[in-house]
Amino acid sequence: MGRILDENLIYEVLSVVDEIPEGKVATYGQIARLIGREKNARLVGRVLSMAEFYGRYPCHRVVNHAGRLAPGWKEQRELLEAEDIPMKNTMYVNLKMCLWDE
DNA sequence: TCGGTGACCACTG
DNA sequence: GCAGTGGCCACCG
Repeated sequence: MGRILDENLIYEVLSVVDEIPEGKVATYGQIARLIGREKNARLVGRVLSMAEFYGRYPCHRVVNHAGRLAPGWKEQRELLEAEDIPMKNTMYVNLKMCLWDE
């Protein structure tokens, strides 16, 4: 069958993203670890890029390991600021202040 | 079948 | 902090 991505992977990633509390952010690697695919953070990003097709999830609360926002997604910064997430500048969040500890 | 690319990360120096 | 290297998986030409 025309498998675009592993359905199970999509489900696991999105259910973890759904657990990120408001005012916190998570990293791709962190999510990868939580679903048992520690070395596969890249696929997490891939899933999130298509997350809108699978429902409404707070994928704006996911940034890379340096705190940088997703390239080519303008909306993300405004969504984060709406939750009072501290920013270092327009492209980076302050991970020290708002990293989801789990 | 291969090489390049990508919302990435860990390790080493 | 930065640069280099290697690893992972899916997609495209």
